[in-house]
Amino acid sequence: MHTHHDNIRDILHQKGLKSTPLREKLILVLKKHHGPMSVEEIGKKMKGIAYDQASLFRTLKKLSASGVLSQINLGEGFTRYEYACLTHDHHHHVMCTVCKKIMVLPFCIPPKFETWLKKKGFSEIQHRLDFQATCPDCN
Amino acid sequence: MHTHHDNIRDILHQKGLKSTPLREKLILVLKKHHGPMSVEEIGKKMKGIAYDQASLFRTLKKLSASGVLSQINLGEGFTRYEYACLTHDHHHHVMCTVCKKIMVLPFCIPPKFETWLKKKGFSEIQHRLDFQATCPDCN
DNA sequence: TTATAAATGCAAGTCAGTTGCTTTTAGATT
DNA sequence: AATCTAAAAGCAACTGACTTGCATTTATAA
Repeated sequence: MHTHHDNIRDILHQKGLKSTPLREKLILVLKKHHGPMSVEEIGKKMKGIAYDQASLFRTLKKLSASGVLSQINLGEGFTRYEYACLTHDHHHHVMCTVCKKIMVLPFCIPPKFETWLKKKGFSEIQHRLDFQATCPDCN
Repeated sequence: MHTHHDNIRDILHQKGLKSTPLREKLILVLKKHHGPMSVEEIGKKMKGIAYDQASLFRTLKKLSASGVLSQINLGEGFTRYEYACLTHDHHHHVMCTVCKKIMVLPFCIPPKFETWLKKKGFSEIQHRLDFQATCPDCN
């Protein structure tokens, strides 16, 4: 029996997902790391647990589908994953074109953009905004 | 000798690129199609010309590097290409999540976003903005 | 303590390109 | 017009990021 402070299991059970070592470890890794991680980066943090790549991808997909993680595409040719359960808020990123560091931005597009699209007859509107720049440290 | 109205050759020569059947055909195809095309879509329009996939990818890359085309990433897992020579203007897209039709948008993010980043010490700032929505036709 | 649906492991496959190397060609130079 | 040469194209094999099919294991409900 696990106690109340074992909250990763709780997160999974709340979403109706089974709690498994792989899932728990993945959430732990992504919770610790602030910002979106590539599968490669995740892999490097998975020490102490054996995993198969198919299971890893399947698990990341499933956890994203249930809202525990969110998938981030920064146009690099692969998907990044971010822990989403606590940071529910919609946000955008800047990636440094030199050192590849990713930072979160505190602003979002003006609501008038969505209004404009709605007026034209669009619905279920989502957007993606991200910046590429040379960061302060690389200047 | 070619005359003044053979402008695809001129575009290539102006950029210091050799004029070849593959390049001419590619530019023609992308000039005709308004909006960003996937390599698959381009391939379907390449009838009447034999081409190799490595050459196709290399050519698209080179034409993009020289500014004849521009590469568009809409988070689909592959790159799209757009004819850029005449539509120099920076713009954004909406893609219908149902029919996958892509439309160009007449607005861009507020300049204050870039100002904010500059103040934080960022330089060489680029951005990417695109929308996913159900389009008027699919509603 | 089962039973079972779901998760994992393993191997092979796919998709979107890329790379290395050889051959061909555009276009500059005789 | 013939020749030269760097650049482009062709061909085959390779890579990275996943995905799929299927057999095995396991978390949890009964």
